[in-house]
Formats: sequence, structure tokens, C-alpha cells
Amino acid sequence: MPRTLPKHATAEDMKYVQDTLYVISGKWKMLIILAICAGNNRFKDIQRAIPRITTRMLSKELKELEQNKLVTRRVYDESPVLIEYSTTAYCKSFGAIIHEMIRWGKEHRKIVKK
Amino acid sequence: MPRTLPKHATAEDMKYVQDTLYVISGKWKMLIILAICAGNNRFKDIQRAIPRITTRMLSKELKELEQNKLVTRRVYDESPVLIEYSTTAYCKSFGAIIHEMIRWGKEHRKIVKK
DNA sequence: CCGGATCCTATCGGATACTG
DNA sequence: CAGTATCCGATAGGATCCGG
Repeated sequence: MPRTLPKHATAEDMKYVQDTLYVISGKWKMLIILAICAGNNRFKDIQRAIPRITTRMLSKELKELEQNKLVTRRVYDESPVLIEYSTTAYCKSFGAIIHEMIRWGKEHRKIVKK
Repeated sequence: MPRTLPKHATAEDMKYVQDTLYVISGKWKMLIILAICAGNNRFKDIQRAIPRITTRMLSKELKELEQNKLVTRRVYDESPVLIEYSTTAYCKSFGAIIHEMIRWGKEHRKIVKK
């Protein structure tokens, strides 16, 4: 399973890596995606699911995720107005990366402790 | 290939994701790993391989990568002194993530352009 | 409930100069 | 060659308060 590192990464490849990094980096984006996936679709629910995130950050990050087409925001015109966030089909393409990050983070704990 | 997102990520999982993110984030770390993999083992070589990185940044990031056991620094006591950086076996466990990031970054270009 | 607006601080990272 | 040291601007992100 541990594939080897790419030995001949091109300059293009490096750009792609940076792009990806840019989209997922920051303290919260990945956690927000995970929280929505877990069934938290309302603003308050997401916030409750992620310890210590502030409304400012959640609001900001949700907007960026929307711009990157990873999250959809739907407004249902009831009263009081109901807003629902969901991950896009495209967002599922993150699956492999997230699973890898969980696996790797777990491993890393053991390694660095030594 | 596009695995689905994890539906039941635990709080533990979230911690692991944050840890991984912490290790790889920043503008340069991944590029430095790729550069070393491509056969650039000396400080100057790595710097040449990565456009616009400053000595300050390269120095700082290499130290962190060493602390995280992703890179090894060897000193050969010739004169002038020769220093060689290499990726650890452990670093290869990044393979899957990096490949995924390249793939995903490439895809993302197309999506966002639309 | 769903955020926006302000203010503040810490860290990130660039530029430049200098050292063994 | 392989870095260190300093200075500085930009940005990330926290705290708090406010409004529809």
C-alpha cells in the first residue's frame, strides 16, 4: 500500500500539488468537509461538530469551499429561513486523500513518539 | 478510483487529519520532498530545483522535515564539508498522498475553470 | 438560527546581508 | 557551499459584538 514517491515529478506536477494543498490547507476545511459528510448540514450543527471553531472561521471557510465547488449551499424559503450545506459529488473525489490522511496521521503518531 | 468520503469519521480521525495537514502544509514542504526524490541532495541543488524559494525558507523547512523524520541530513567530513539530504524510507509512505494530490490538482483545474 | 463587521495578534514567509 | 541573522509586510485566525 505505501506507494513509492514519484521520482520524476515535473514542474507541472509541482503546480498541481501546490494547487491541491492550497484548496485543502488551513486549520478547518477538511474538518468541515468531514463534518458535513457525517450528516451535519446546518451551520449550527457543523459548528457543534467541530470543537473550537468560531462562526467567523466557519462562515469564511464555507464560502471558499463553495467557490471551489466542494460544498453546496441551499436556501429553503421557510420561516425561519432554513439553510443546508452539502458536499458535492465532486467533493467525493477527495475520498482517497482523506482516507490516506487519516491512515498516515495515525502512523505518524507512533513514528514521532520514538 | 474516486473513493467515497468517510461517513463516520471520529474525533480521533479528525485529529489525524489535522496532524497530517500540519506536517505537509506550508508552501514548500512537499516541493522539497519531491525535489530530493528527483535526485537533488545538496542544499544548492534543492534550491535550484525549486523556483523562488529562499535560503531562509529552505533551511527552515529542511529542519522541520528532519524533525518529522521525513528527511535525513548527513555530513561528510571532507573539505569543503559535504552535506547530503535524503528522504527516509518512512517518507515513502507519503507516496499515495502525493500521487493523489497530483491527480486531484490536475482534475481541479478543469472543474474550476468551468 | 445564520452569519457579518471589527479589532487584534501571531505566525508565515519574502528581501537582504552576512558568516564559516 | 551551506547556511544564519535581521527586518518587515502580508495573511491566518481568534475574540467579541452586532443584525436580520
